[in-house]
Amino acid sequence: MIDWDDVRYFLAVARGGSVRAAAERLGVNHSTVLRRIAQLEERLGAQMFERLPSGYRLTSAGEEVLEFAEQMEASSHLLETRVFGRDQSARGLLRVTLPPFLATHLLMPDLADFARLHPDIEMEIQSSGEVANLTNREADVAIRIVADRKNLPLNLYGVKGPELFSGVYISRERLAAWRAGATDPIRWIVIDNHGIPVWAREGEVHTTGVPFRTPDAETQIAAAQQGIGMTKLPCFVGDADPLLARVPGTDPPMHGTLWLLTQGETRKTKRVRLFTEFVSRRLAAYAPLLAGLSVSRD
Amino acid sequence: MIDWDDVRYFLAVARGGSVRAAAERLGVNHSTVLRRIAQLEERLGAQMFERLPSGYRLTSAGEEVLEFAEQMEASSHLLETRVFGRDQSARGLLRVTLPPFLATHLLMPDLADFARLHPDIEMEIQSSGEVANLTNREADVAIRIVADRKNLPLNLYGVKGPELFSGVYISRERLAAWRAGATDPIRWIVIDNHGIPVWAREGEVHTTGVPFRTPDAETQIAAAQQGIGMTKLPCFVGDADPLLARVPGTDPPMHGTLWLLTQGETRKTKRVRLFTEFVSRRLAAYAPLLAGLSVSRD
DNA sequence: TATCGGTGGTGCGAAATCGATCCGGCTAGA
DNA sequence: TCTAGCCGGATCGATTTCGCACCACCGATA
Repeated sequence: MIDWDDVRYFLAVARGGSVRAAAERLGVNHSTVLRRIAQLEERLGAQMFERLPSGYRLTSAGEEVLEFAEQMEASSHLLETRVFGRDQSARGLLRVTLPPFLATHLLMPDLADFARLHPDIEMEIQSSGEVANLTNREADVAIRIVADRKNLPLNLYGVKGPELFSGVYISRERLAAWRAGATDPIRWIVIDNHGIPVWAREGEVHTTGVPFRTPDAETQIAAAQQGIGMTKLPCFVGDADPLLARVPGTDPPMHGTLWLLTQGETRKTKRVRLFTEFVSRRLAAYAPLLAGLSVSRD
Repeated sequence: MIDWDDVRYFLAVARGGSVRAAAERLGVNHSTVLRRIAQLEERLGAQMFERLPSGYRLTSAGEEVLEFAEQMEASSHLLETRVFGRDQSARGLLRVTLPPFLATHLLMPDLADFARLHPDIEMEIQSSGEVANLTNREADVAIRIVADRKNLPLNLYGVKGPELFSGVYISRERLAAWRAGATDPIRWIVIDNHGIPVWAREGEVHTTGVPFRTPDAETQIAAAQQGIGMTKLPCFVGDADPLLARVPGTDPPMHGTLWLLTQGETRKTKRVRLFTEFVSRRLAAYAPLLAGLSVSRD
């Protein structure tokens, strides 16, 4: 009989592509992963991975097995979700995932309020940029920005929030210099993994074609503040920053709608209900800010 | 994150009804099961079992979870079956389940021959009396005695073997004593868990109503040899025993047909094919013996 | 009533597992 | 060509887990 837990390690390696990457995901030492995979292969009597210099890659046998490993994972998640959904106490863990912008520039005070209001709810904020998978129970509540509501996952339950508008921003100093006739190149600032922006239609101010790539949202803002160029930001971020101004001639385009997403079983939980109702109220209060109506056009 | 292997322990306890029964099935110490269940409940944050004086019983939460635990088990079995089915080497494990009578009194020399012929195939004979579940891959090949072919599982693949006849046997000494006019009670000898035999129609020799129960087939034969009474045995067993004779007036009734059963994925395996073909040939050669034609009526 | 077979639970020493660390190989980029 | 950063693998001591023995409890039975 195989050790079912080894299948977890198998999945992590299959996804991570290497033993070390899997070890990091699993929060264990890489030698442990090495041994568990070796044990699984021994008990199954078949090689699951090719050992390459670049890491581990699934063999054809491993690929066939992957499907069933994922079935086991799904069942395991459903199992956890079921007991979690039954748990009606206000104590326990609540995991929330939301876009970095919202976490750092808007909702963190509200999250703090909620945590103060419910000291027995252990909170975990996931705001790394990667989208957490609610169905896999990586998080209990997700706050997402959705451009087209057709893209909402069907198996999730959503509460619609206010609409979010974005604008194109540039540093005030740089804008003044441009108005004074400076010809330094103005570049688009984009976040690394988001690729070239399709929304990069230009207004009165023209940019050079070469983008400036930043790894995350904070450095994106810092780059804009330093006058490297212009970038698209949610209005509530750009408008609140005294160093930035909207680029003339660029109307705030709709960016998307905020949605509060929960998953079937966990939705019934007391702490999830408490949180979603709390955040819904706060978000509604932020509606004008999110729509970019808080400041007059510059 | 829960330890997936704990779910295996959970299932064993849910089915065994007690920690100790589960430990025996799992082949581990009962304290280990105790700790794993405690760990699972702690990580899930919910009680899975009620502690009763008679053992462990599922709570309502546990019953809800059971469904998903069984899903995990099914996926795990499919996973194992898949890699086993791919394995086309003659090396590896081959698990065979067959009725105790066949194993000890007929096929063991043939199994030994097969093992000698294929020294790289690790063999495991399961002949405990309980029927192993092929679908759950508790065995790879099953040799079964089937009275009505409608009872064959639909998801299995079967090869029909020869027919098996049984007769009613008594010790020769006892039979001679009865013929000499002895009036000692003659009892039916039955195997414990098989209950009162429905086939207990009497011939010329009459029995007392009180059965004599034995725990297994070997003690059943020994009891018959010692003259306790008469018992039903496959003809190839009873006829081969010099101490036993058929009871006059009892015709050998059909007992059933031998079937060689295999499961979808594993059937394609080289070692399974080798085994089924080998055993089929040997069984065909035994057909007269199994039909009870090897000796003349006594 | 005494006993026996079953249950869960506990403490301790042995055994298996894990984590830290070091090593050699490979690759990309300076 | 060298170096930095990956990768897997091996080693060894610390840690965890496990199995064993033992206990208390309960119910049936002699």
